[in-house]
Amino acid sequence: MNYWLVKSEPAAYSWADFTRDGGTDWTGVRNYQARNFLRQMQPGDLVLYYHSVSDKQVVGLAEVAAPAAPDATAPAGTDWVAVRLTPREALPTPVTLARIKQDERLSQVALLRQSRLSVMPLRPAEFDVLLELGAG
DNA sequence: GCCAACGTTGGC
DNA sequence: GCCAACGTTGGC
Repeated sequence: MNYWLVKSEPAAYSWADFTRDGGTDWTGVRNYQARNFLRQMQPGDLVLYYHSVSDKQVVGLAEVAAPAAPDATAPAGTDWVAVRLTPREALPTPVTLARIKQDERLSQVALLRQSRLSVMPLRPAEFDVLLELGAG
């Protein structure tokens, strides 16, 4: 079991959109490092859902429902992938970026160290802390 | 609106 | 292969 965090601009595709759809293929990733993480995802892995830009907080918990497969939105001949994600639950208390920054236990998270990466792994301990903070 | 980070593109 | 220019992301 691995743990991940994905980012989305709420204006583009929000947690509300995601839950309304009952899940989605996580398409559109066009960064090699992020793609490599998508490829490592396994069904059942847990994924925190972060709203970037306008919201800047972790808002929900999702799960990998299907492993990496060719991204149908990518041009033919390219090798981008998408995974299927389904929602589990909204966090009772969204975890803000400010809160993350102030918690020593989260000082190494990729979200802080590599702000532009849109798909990233979380250490189990980091995932636990985020869920705990999100529980309120 | 600005700017830092950083990935990509293209000229050489 | 190097590197400057440029575009995008995302925090402030």
